Amino acid sequence: MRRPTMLDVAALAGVGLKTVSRVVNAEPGVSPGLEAKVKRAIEQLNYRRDANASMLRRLGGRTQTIGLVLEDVANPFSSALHRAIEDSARAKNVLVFAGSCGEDGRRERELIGSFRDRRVDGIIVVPASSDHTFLYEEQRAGTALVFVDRPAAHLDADSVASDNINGSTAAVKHLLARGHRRIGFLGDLSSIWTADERLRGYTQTIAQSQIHYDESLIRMGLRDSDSALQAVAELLSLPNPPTAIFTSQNLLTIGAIRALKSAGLQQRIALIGFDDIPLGDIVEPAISVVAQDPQAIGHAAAELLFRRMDGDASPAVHHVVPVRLIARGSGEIEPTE
Amino acid sequence: MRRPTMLDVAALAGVGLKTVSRVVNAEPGVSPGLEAKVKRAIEQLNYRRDANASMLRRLGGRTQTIGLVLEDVANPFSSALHRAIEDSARAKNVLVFAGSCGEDGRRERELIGSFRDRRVDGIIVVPASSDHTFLYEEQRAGTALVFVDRPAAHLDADSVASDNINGSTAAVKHLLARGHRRIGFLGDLSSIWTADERLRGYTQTIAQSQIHYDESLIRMGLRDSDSALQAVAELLSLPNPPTAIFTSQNLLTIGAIRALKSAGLQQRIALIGFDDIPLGDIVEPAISVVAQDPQAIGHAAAELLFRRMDGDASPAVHHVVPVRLIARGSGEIEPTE
DNA sequence: TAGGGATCAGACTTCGTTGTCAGATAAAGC
DNA sequence: GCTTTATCTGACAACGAAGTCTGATCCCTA
Repeated sequence: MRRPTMLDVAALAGVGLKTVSRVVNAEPGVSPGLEAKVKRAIEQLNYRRDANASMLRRLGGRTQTIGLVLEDVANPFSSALHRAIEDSARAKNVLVFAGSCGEDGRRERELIGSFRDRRVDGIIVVPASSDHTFLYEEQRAGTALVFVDRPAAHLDADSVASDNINGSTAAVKHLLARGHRRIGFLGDLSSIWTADERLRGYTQTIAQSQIHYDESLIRMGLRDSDSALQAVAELLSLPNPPTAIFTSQNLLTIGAIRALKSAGLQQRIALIGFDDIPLGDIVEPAISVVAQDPQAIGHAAAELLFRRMDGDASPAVHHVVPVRLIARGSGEIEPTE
Repeated sequence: MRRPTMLDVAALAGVGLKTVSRVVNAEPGVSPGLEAKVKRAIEQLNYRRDANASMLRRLGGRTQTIGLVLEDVANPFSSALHRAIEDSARAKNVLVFAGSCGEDGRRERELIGSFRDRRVDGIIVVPASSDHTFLYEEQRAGTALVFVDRPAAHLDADSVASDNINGSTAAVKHLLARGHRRIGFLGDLSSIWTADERLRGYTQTIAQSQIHYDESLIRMGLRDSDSALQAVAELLSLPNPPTAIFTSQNLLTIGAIRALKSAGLQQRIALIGFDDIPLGDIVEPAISVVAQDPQAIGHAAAELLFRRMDGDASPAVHHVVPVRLIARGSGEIEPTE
């Protein structure tokens, strides 16, 4: 069964091809009588215009699609972003290609390449690679580009990110204010910009507070919840263990919760996580977090993207979205000694 | 900055248009010398073939894209499905359009319409509407179609779904075996197929077990965690309250956890949820669930879809994916009276 | 009634690419 | 040397739809 084309519609309605085109595009200059005939034929054939062919001919045609490169469509932060962007896109009648690339820069390039092939009008990237110069020509060709969660590397493009440093600082100050002097820090690969920023917030705040800076309390390079569990177990068995822990990423927070629980210390050692976790409020104790706002981030990214797509050529903007410390219990535990 | 076309490449390489096309498509019949020249020109211009134009001319051309209609890209079940499908698609070099439609049948049609316009090769739908006859022509036009989580309504198409009845039955039997005789049931809108199936599993099992069937223990039409919280509160204040609760959807499970916790009864009243919840193992008590396997469902759906896309025209298949009862604690609480 | 403007309709070209096919070139056979 | 054959190569049309433009009507006015 071949799909009907405008020519089929024209033949059935007994009019010229261009008249059908005019009706489909609601262009003026078609008499009511013909318009009705054409509409009837469209209905009868269940005709749908081929968007790809349409855009091919249109001058400066837009595909009405955007590409979205996420860390993993299934992770809560990414998918919340995705949803916010989808909602904005829907309002503009734009469809979203989504793809995951983990932290694999090669996969990121592949995905963006596929998006390019489909001539997406814009791309939103949670970047994995550390060099985005390959996007320069694409940008010049008119594709809108927005980086989320981390800025672009070596490319002048818009970005939207959480206020990592202030969030990290707030968490550490919160713990210091409750009397903690030995605060463990768990982080992802320091090659990841956000991980590094959050560590910087921690380090700066510790340095300003005149307390002893102990490098053995810092564990970086943790990629999943199991390695975080392991890291916390190690911290706890130090001769002088921390009385509080700051986990700078949600999977690490979950690992830390498990570790504290299995050591029976969840009510003794304070814990604050960066990025909220699902059900963080019904665990015992409820988990205090520095919550990001993925909806706001996604919304801001989409707005920026659409503005660029509409022709805004002003200098690149770096939007910082505030974070919010939510005290639920685990972060308010005081040191016991 | 105009995007380079094959003609630009041909001009730069000093060859004919068709020769470039041959090189790009790795067709035979190009001498090594010319091939090298063309490749150099492609590199130099950073040329990328327009996939849309390419597919337009190709006979029986495929767009190498599929559409995915989910309930909400941001919900854990949907996004796990999405990820599994993405992985399968990636292996076939196929890109995925994803969209959310809640339980809105109109939005479902809209989305599918947009997919049609882009000539996707296949569509995977978690259906919201109750009539899919509008897809009949699309199916005949050669678009592969797979329904997930619920079967298609009035359309002969493949489907993949969890074993809802057996899962529900297993949960109720698990509770009966521990001596429970009054088991509350929380469910979504009974117009939703899965909600209805799960209720059926409950009802059948209760009926077979010779215990009193009490309709006041059943609360349907619950759409979110707050209404579940409310419903549990109501059940608990009955003159003869349930000693166990079976929540047939993950948001409802979360609401029930909150309700039990705020009543201080989380260690007294048994709870089993359908569909796993994040961090279900670190709550106190850990939550027993009938876990679905979204990875397996997504994988099966994608495999079916790609088989159809490859021309398989055998009768529609209805794939049932087993579920698994995970006993973590909350479902093993025994009645106190 | 002829001329003029406004309105409609469709023929033809074009978008970037691939399918078709015929011409050109080179190697091989007598 | 001249055909035959195999190998390359590019001119041309076509995919489905929109831009351009010319011609055909119609109505109005002088």
